[in-house]
Amino acid sequence: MVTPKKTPGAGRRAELLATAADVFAELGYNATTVRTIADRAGMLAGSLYYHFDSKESMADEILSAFLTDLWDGYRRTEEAGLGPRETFEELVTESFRQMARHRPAVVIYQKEARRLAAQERFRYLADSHERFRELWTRTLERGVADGSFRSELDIPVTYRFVRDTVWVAAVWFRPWGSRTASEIAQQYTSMVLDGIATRPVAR
Amino acid sequence: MVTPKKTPGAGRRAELLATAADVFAELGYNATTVRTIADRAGMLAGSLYYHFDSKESMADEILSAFLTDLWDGYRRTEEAGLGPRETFEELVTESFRQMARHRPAVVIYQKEARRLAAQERFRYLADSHERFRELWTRTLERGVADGSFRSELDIPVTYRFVRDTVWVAAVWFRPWGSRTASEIAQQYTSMVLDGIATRPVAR
Amino acid sequence: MVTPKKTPGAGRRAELLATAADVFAELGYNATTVRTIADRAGMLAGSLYYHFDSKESMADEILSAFLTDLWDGYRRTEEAGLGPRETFEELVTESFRQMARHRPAVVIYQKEARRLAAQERFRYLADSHERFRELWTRTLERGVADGSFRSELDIPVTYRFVRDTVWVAAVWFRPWGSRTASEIAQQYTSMVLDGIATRPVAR
Amino acid sequence: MVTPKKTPGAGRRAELLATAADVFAELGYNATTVRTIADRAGMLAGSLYYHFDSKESMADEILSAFLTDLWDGYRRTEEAGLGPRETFEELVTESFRQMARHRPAVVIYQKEARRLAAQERFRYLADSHERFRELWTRTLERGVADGSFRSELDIPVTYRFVRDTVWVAAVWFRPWGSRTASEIAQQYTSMVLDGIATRPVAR
DNA sequence: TATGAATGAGGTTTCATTCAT
DNA sequence: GATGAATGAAACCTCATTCAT
Repeated sequence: MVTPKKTPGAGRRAELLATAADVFAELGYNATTVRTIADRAGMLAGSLYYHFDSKESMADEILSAFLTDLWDGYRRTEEAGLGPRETFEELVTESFRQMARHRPAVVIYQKEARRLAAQERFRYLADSHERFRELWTRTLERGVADGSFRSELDIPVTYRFVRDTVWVAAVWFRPWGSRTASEIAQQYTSMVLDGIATRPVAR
Repeated sequence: MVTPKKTPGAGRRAELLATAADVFAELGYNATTVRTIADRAGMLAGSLYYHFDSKESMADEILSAFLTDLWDGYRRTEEAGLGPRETFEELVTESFRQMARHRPAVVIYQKEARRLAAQERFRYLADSHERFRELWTRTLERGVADGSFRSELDIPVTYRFVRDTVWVAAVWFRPWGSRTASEIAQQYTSMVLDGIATRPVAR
Repeated sequence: MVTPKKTPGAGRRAELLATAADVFAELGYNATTVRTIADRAGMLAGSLYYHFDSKESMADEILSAFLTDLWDGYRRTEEAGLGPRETFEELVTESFRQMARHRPAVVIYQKEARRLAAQERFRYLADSHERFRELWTRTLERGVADGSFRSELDIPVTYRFVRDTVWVAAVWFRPWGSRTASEIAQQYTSMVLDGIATRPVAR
Repeated sequence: MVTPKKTPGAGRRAELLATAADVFAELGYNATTVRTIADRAGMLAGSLYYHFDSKESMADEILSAFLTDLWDGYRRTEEAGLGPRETFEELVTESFRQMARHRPAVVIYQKEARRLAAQERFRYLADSHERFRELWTRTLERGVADGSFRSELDIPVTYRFVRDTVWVAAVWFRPWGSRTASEIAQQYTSMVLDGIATRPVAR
């Protein structure tokens, strides 16, 4: 009947993490003060430390939760045994799916990963980064090999192009509106795979 | 006109700005302390204030120098009266050209513009952003109109796609190696315009 | 008289005090957090406040229980009407006896008394300190007067020497091993009274 | 002519260390706030960090300076090739000499060493402690061997007795008054070596 | 009796900035 | 031009304590 002002129990922690993630994404990790997070959560700065060890550990939980989900999805895709073009499409789609669940985390990842990865605690960011590279590179190579992708592609450059192209979307994808992750993914995939130009009449 | 005495001073100033830009790009604006900049320049933190009013004004100079050069280039492109596809290619090329000259500035722009633009002093960032949007949107629309670009494009989405796609490159473009800005630009243009997939045999 | 219900409560209280005393002794009063005490007692920090008013009141109870017992013993010794050397020996023995019962309290006393005594609530620490001084000084003076102690002793210096010599032992007296308080006391008394050197053959 | 309010240059650092040492000794390391030190030095808390990395590093410098001087003195004593009783007397004298120079450091050492030594940075405290033990133990053993010290001594207990007996003096030795370190040392040595009692008539 | 959650004061530290020299 | 020393605001974090449940 009554809407509780503050969700009790384990939910509170998740709520606070969501708040923190929003603020980190909006202002950047460094520019975010724990007071800002606390304000937004309706408590005092010190009170956050009942739930978390440190500001850093909040970022840690946010990022690792995202990466765990993401890699679960990627693993499923890898195990599906699809051809390169379909794998490509499915990886993009999965990325957008996770972006929908973890939007602020993706923004944080995009903006802060490089800096954070320098710390031992965030070692897994660098690891994940490397696994990314391998996964996409492998997919691109398979595609070139079987003729799905252009043979003249510079694979490392293309990899970065695709990677950034996908994640950068998180920054400005405020309202997904009515479009599902799959629809958005399709738009992206189409642009990346087939280009935005019409096919030249003669080539 | 200007007393020659000022020349060495001006040189030092440019040197310091370059140092500051490197550090800002590497560590992020917030995470950069004036002491770090000073250390790298071989002086004490306080001494920087002989040359600059504030940390903010360093970022200001760096960003506005970059944007001034960039818009000079874009203006030339606009005045060249090219078709949409050629304009597109030329804008990308010009962007990469400026990226080569102002790499750290581009990284800073990419990462901090949104936050900085909130301040009155950095108003011009928001202005520039808007002019960007208009310029690219106009180009894309012209291309759709004359059949150069696909008719089903979602112009706002495509604009963001192209914009991010280009600038994000600055983050990892450490050494250009032997490739010139034009070559890199061509690679990018080709990917964005024609896609990375081979064209289906029958369409 | 007392409702039996209170007995288990009282037992718990004593247990908690013992835990607190251990931690205070180990880490120091300031460095001890109520959370550490609570952890060691298997409860949450807040729960301690059901049993005690404050951290300070725990220290208070610990110290006053010790001093009460100690002065009971000293009083018995004083009333025994012994000679100075025997009184000396008996005071040291009694001190070690109480140290055996209240070891952590003695460590706390040793390390924190000076600071705590500044507060009104711990006034009794300063009082006890003064009674100490009087008791030992009187004993030493009696001994000098009747020839038991060397006539050239600097009484105030000797008093401090003896006092510290006895209490400081509490710090490292972890396990008493098989030795009783009396045995240890005897060793101490012997060292203090007769010195550690052999007596010169001719004097 | 004019007394400068604040000593400039390298002297300032030493001054601040002396101030910090006084406060640490008076209030204890934990109970001392950097604000208290700064107040006493006539500056703001943050200003201390221009001179020192942290509160901890102040304690570190204070303690290591003391121990360095102390061990220099002990080394000289060891190299003098004295007999056990003379070595004993000389070690005590050297200890009092350093106590006169580093009184607050000794108090800090006495009260905080155990706790601090747990940290890697203060490893040298534990090392020094161990060297202490060896040095005194060796001296006592030599004395027992050559008949200078009583044969029935429990060496480990005696070692602790002597050690504490000497250092604890630092706590209450406020004004040395007119007595030199040697004079005080002699009083101590006499008490410890020969005891405070007169020689029993018959034994 | 105890928990879970929060408060609020205060602690250490960082850092842009100032200024006399 | 640059240094050395300091300021002051604000950051992260700790902790004794409270209180509804």
